[in-house]
Amino acid sequence: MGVDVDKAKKRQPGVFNRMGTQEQDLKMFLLSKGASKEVVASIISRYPRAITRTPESLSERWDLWRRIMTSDLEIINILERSPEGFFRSSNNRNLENNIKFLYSVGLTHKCLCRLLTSAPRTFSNSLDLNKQMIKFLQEVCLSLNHNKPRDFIGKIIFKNPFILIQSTKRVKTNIEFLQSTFNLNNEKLLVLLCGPGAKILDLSNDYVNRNYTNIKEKLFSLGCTEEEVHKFILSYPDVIFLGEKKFNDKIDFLIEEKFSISQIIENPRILDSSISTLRSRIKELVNAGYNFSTSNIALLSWSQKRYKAKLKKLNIE
DNA sequence: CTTACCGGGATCTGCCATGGGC
DNA sequence: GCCCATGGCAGATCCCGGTAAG
Repeated sequence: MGVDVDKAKKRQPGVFNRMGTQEQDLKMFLLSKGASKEVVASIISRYPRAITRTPESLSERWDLWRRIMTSDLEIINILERSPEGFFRSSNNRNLENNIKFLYSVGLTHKCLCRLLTSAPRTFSNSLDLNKQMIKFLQEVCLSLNHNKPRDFIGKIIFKNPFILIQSTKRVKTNIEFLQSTFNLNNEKLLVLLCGPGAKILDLSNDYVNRNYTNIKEKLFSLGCTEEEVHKFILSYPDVIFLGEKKFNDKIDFLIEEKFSISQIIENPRILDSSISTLRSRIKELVNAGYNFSTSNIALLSWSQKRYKAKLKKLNIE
């Protein structure tokens, strides 16, 4: 069947010691849903336990997923990416209960669709685990004096569909990090959590700390105050995503190119751009006679289309 | 018309640990 | 002692464009 047996055995040896497995059934099932042979092989190689599921159980599970997704093809695409999310559990009642539960706390169909696409594991979590996370988020919301937890939860989960596959410990620690680091009042913290800050809630706590410490030290070394650092991060929470090396490299590169640190932190979005984009744009702009010390640097992170139009204009002038 | 402000899109799996059932 | 189900972890950005503002 084209399965990488060595890899599969290493992954889940128990599956290969069982008396009966149903790889042919699984294959027929997936082919009938529109998967290619290669996809079937890849799924079994990466998640061998899939071959222990019965056709009835698979079919029922598929139909439950189809309550959320509108086509088989969408599901195949998810399985190809992440077979584990579908096959790790055969508890279809639990799946059904999760779907009901997630609707019952106010999530929209669109949101469930997003969850299933982005974080299919959510639906294989035990109902209890999902309940714990939702309860935790409700408590956070209420503790911040916001009396519409359904809205809060809908927003935060839509912004970050990975939250439900994180441990509450991880999400809690990250929320506490934001709270204690930036001294925000309830309202500001709420806006941050269900807005630009939602994205960083699923980052590993260690990673958040390391990156934050690195950003702080790097900016201190360039003469920034703590206040400036905080303002910078709050205006651009995505910066926490940047690993130490990448952040430092970008800053070093910009400093070498004679940008001032205040210029950089006042235009944080230029850090959105990759170093290679920054490099090529700076070169092109300098060639076109653009003076960064007197002109705005925001165009370094404009979309390609807008940037090109601007460059063309500069070259004509 | 150009630029500022801001949010969205793609994406996030694959492995290990643990405790229960047999 | 085996397998299973499930919890939890580490990992590590860049780009696009709608709409408001000027």
